[in-house]
Amino acid sequence: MDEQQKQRFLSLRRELIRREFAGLNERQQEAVLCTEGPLLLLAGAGSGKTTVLIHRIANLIRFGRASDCTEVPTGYGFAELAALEAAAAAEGPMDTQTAALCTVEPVEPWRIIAITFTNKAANQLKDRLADMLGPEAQEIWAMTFHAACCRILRREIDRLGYDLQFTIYDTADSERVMKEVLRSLNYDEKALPPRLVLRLISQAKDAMQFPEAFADAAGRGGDQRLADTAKCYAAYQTRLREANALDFDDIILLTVKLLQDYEEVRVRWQQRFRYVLIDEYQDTNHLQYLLSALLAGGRENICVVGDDDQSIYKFRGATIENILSFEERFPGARLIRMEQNYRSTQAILKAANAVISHNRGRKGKTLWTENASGVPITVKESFDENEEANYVAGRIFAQTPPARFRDFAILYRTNAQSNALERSFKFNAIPYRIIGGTRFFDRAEVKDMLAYLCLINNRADDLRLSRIVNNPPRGIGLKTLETLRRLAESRGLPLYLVLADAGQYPALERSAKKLLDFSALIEECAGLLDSLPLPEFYDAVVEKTGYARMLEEQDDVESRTRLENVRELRSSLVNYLETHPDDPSLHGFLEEIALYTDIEQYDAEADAVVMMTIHTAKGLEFPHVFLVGAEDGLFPSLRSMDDGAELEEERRLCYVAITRAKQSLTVTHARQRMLYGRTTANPLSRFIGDIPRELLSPSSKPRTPKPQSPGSREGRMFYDDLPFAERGGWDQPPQRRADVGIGPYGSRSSGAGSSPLRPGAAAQHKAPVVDYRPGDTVQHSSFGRGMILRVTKMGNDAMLEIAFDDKGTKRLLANTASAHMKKL
DNA sequence: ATCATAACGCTTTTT
DNA sequence: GCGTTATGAT
Repeated sequence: MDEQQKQRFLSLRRELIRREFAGLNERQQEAVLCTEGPLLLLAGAGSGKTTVLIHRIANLIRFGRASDCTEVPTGYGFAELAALEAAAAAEGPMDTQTAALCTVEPVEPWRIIAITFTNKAANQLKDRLADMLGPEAQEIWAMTFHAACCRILRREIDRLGYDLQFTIYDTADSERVMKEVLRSLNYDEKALPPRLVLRLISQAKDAMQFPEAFADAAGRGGDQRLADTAKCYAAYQTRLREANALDFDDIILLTVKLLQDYEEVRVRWQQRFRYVLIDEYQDTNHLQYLLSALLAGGRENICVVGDDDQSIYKFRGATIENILSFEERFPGARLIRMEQNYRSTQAILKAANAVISHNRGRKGKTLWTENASGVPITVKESFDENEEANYVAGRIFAQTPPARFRDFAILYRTNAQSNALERSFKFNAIPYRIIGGTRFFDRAEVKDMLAYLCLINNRADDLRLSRIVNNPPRGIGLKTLETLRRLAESRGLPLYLVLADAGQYPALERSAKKLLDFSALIEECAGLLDSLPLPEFYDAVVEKTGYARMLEEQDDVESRTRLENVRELRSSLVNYLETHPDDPSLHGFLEEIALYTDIEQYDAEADAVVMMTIHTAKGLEFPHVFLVGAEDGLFPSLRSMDDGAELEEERRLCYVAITRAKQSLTVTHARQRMLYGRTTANPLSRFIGDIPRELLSPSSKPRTPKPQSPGSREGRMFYDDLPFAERGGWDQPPQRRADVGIGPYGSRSSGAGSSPLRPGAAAQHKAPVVDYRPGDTVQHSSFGRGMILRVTKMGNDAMLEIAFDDKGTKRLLANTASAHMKKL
């Protein structure tokens, strides 16, 4: 082929590949076809970033680097060119021969690593890849930073003197270790709070500063607190190493260290991965940047996707610098902006753009959409958080039907705000789910059972041993434990070895029997591990340890829930076995748990309103969004208001909140609210003041713009402070139902106090839990006979939808209703 | 060893 | 205002 033919061949090839991605817009296609070298993808909210990631991987696997290379394979001539010309002229999907001509070095799936931040994102990626590519997708390393590093460490960490079967400590574990360290070094926990020390250590690790270097630096600085921290850092690392444990930071840090210091390791992994993709790049910290760069080293086929405007995790070490300086760190990097939004209405996007435009230090990006302009944004003032919650409940009722409950999301700045909402929703029998808060694996009883399993798995795990050695009570108290610690430390042995050999130590004479009983228990359980399948083994542990008996004996609602949770842990075991037939080991399960701390949303399909913090909502979208608590002092939080950088982070958080909404956005704020036990009054959030007033619904128009207060920006708005009822109530009045009150406190106009409007609602916690299923027939004292249509789980309670023979269909809460109702 | 009461302290969150 | 933890009394 001559030069002209070559060029023709190349452009035809690229065009044909491009056609395979015809469903994407031009920018998205560009990102998909751009396979070689560093690529920075600035993907605005709702711009189809995951879609692009998936298609980009598909392109790599199907066509290799053909779409982004300027070579024509040797031996190609006129025949091949003619074949492409013919294919280009034809319609329809590409045939196999054409595909072969359009392929250069197709990538094996296992040579691609796509890193995300959360398991949720990783799973989403895996699922969508499997949909598109079939079983091949399994081979792609689509996982979190920590999961990827763990897989590497399981092969390599012995070089650093750790056992390949290391344990992972979560944040709570780390905190306990640090408390012990502080105690053993005789530091006062108030003068040197464990959390602070851990934060400093985390920062040191992010900077790859090991204890020695940290001590050197602290010594030079002459800061006593830093010098103390250095001692704690060293002691903390020693303890972790002796327990053969890694904290979350270590997982990344040690992987980076291995890749940096051991050429063999570096070469192995660099050769393995031909393409590196990083999602949510704006959330990476320095260590994660190093890791990404190391993995991509040599080829530098690194594609990072992110949105500087959605960086909301600076408080835990993420540095937006990684995005802002990507092009300097990777010379020759290409930059593609994806600014077309497919999610939201114009009104919502304009509001989001207006809010975020006040930030400096942005890459600069303006979202646009071809979607309709949509309904205006509503800003609603309420008297307090209860009225606010009732307003939201009323609005949701007013729109149901046609909207489903699951089309609504309520977003707030702090988890504590869910309380008022929860009360109101329970009262009004609106099904809801609260995401976040205390997680399943953070519950004490679950951690206790896991501690037993960890100890069985690794007898050197002093931390887990001390958690459960006297739980349930076995007469092994603090003093005995202290003696154990002393002995273990002086001999350089794990606690368990001293305990299991208690007869040898005169100091333990009195408690020797109890200690030996405990070690016999652990050994007995461990013995069952080989003979029983994991779930049955777990049952045995629950029984033999006496944990179940302890909970059964207490026999109150609280311990019944705890027992349920202990049993629920068994289902995660079963679930693990189903998903990992290749590794049905206890060890494999514990590792999965350590990194995958959020239980699968078991009822994700349920038709329920969802409530969560704005942080948790990142990456999600909902037809209707309520942003509640939009007040200065809460959002932005008080602590961020006097710091420019922190205020910018809060503003990005606001941007994230607004851009979650597809069709409608309602912002609420309260004139007064209970905050940390004090009633506080705060003005409307300054962020909401940045939204141009023409985007707002008439009912949210300001009365009179007041004079500027010092320091406030122009365009700031103030809203009238007429009582709620005199302003026309709800924008759309809720359909009041005979059996449904409007809130636990009533509306203010009714003057009701805390007495509920619905009979039985107050006795909720005393009501027995009855198991209801769809299809059950029930007899209700007021509503008569009915059949259960639907059961929606809501925490410990459940929402029942019951078709009564005479009174129509009603929604009732199971715990409340069971007092007035029996199964037939 | 275990239970009771006082004191603290507190965004956001993933791994 | 609430939940967790530290300390003292039984």
